[in-house]
Amino acid sequence: MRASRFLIATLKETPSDAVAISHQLMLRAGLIRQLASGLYTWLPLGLRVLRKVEKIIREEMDAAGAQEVLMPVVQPAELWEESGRWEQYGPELLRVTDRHNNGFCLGPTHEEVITDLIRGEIKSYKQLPANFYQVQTKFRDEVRPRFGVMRSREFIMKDAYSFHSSQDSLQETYDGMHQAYCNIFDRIGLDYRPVLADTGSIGGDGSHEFHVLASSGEDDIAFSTGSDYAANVELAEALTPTGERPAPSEEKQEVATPDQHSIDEVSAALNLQADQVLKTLIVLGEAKEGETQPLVALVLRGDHELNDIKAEKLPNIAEPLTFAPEDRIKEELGCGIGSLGPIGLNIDVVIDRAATMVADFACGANKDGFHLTGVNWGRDLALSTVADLRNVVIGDPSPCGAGTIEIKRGIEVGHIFQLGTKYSEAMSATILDENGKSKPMTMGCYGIGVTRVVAASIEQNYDDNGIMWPASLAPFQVALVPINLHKSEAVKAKCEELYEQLTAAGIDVLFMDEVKARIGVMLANSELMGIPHNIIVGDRGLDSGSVEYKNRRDGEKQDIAVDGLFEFIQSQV
RNA sequence: CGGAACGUAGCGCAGCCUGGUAGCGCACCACAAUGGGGUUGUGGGGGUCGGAGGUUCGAAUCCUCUCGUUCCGACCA
Repeated sequence: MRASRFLIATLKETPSDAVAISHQLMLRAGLIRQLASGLYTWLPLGLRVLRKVEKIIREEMDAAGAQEVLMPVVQPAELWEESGRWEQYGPELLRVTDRHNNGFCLGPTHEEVITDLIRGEIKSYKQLPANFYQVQTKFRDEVRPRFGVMRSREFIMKDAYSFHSSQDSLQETYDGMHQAYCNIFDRIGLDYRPVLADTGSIGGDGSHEFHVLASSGEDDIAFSTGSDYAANVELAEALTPTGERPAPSEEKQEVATPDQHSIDEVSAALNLQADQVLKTLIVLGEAKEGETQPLVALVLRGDHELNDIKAEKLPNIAEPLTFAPEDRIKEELGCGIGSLGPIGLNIDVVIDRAATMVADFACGANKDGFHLTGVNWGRDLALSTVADLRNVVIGDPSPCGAGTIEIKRGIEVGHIFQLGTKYSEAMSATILDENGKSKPMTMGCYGIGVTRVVAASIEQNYDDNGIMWPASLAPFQVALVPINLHKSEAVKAKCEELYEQLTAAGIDVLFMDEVKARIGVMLANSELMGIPHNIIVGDRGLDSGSVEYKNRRDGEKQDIAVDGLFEFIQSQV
């Protein structure tokens, strides 16, 4: 590609509303431009990168036996009503109406459409297993789009859906997809980890997320120091602390704590560590027939954080997890939020495992302005329901049994689920089995955020001068930078020759052929755009039969003999 | 959805408090010089100051409403 005929839309200054490094660099290098909140245009340079990601994904999906299809972005409301998600999905689902007043949505995902397709096409267990994928635009009306294409409203996703006549068959394909994802992210050159994950609103059984490790990630990933266990913090189990609870050594006592509401304030006032104070959170429970939702108390150690997902999975707790309004708490429990405690509550109480191991603890007295100290389980109040309610923290024993927990930030770039029969049952996607009996197909689904992968790669590959693309994603492998192109016939001739030669060999070259361009500008642009290999051709070098080569990543320059240059570049890319 | 901030040329910003003919840097166009790492000079083009209403002789500036964008917290590839 000749720079004179290619939109190089680099910016010297960082647009002020970009915060994430990848967002800043994607704007500065001229990969994307924003149209509106969460909506981006991919410029020629960015699209080249995007296409490389897609190509790798297609190759690996094809190799894993999946078939490519392409489903519509606009989907009829009826299908979503059939699966029950028209109600469930919430405002993230952008709903539209056509001229005949029929309801549609912009697809945030395609389970409904693929299930509808396959129930019409596949009738026999003999046609299974089957796995279909697409690379398609999705739309999710995110509450808060941010970080450029990292969390945009419209984005490109590779989604795949597999169909099976048995769980074993699903497991086999699931494992195959797991491997295919590893192959994809390996080829893309990401530092990533597959981690155990929650299945979220899609539901089902097994699930892994693929996370790119980066400090800007939005998820916390728990790792074991003693094994390759890794799980999203929202899922990682917090084990019951080992050992015995110490025996009570203090008497229960009521102390005045005026104006002390938070754990920090209370522990400071009582001169206790936060782990000696228990906090009591009030959430809405599952309503019985015709009644309002009851209140449920959750008790955790003061230094621990409630895990919403674990909590809402409990049978007596409403999903989604909702904190009780303060006026209801005051009215029904008789005190404000800052003075709650588990003693004497006449509602369901669920105690976190770790909280059960604390002796002589402090907690709210259920009386405004008072706390209790020296409280002990068994002696002062009964241990009722115990559950895992909290997020694991650094240093916890790993649930795998070996080592302790370490936490890092991750960007979720892929997610694989075992869906089971959730959609096939709701939508009557059945097959006849070996015995001629009708049964719902077992399904899996597998997603990769294609546009997000581009941003994630930048988060792991940049320096002060710009992007440093891995070879697999670079929009161009080589920048051909002439010096005094307009003056030197020798430079011009050599550049044209090299350009032809490299291009003919299938190497993507950006020939900086603009007559007026200056060396500094060209190199700064090349570095910002992240082109891995730079060839600088000038008279001085040519006089001694060489050109300069500069590697983007290590910044090393070397003079290469013109004669051996083609072979040298071939060996580099 | 709750909290906060910001909308002035393609980008980055000043001007607003204290109302009086809209500015700077980068980018862009022309000419010239320069030419081995974002060069320099001269000259130019481009903005109904997000929008609507109000106050005023006069509004980018003050007031009201509205739209948009971003940031911080609960959801997801």
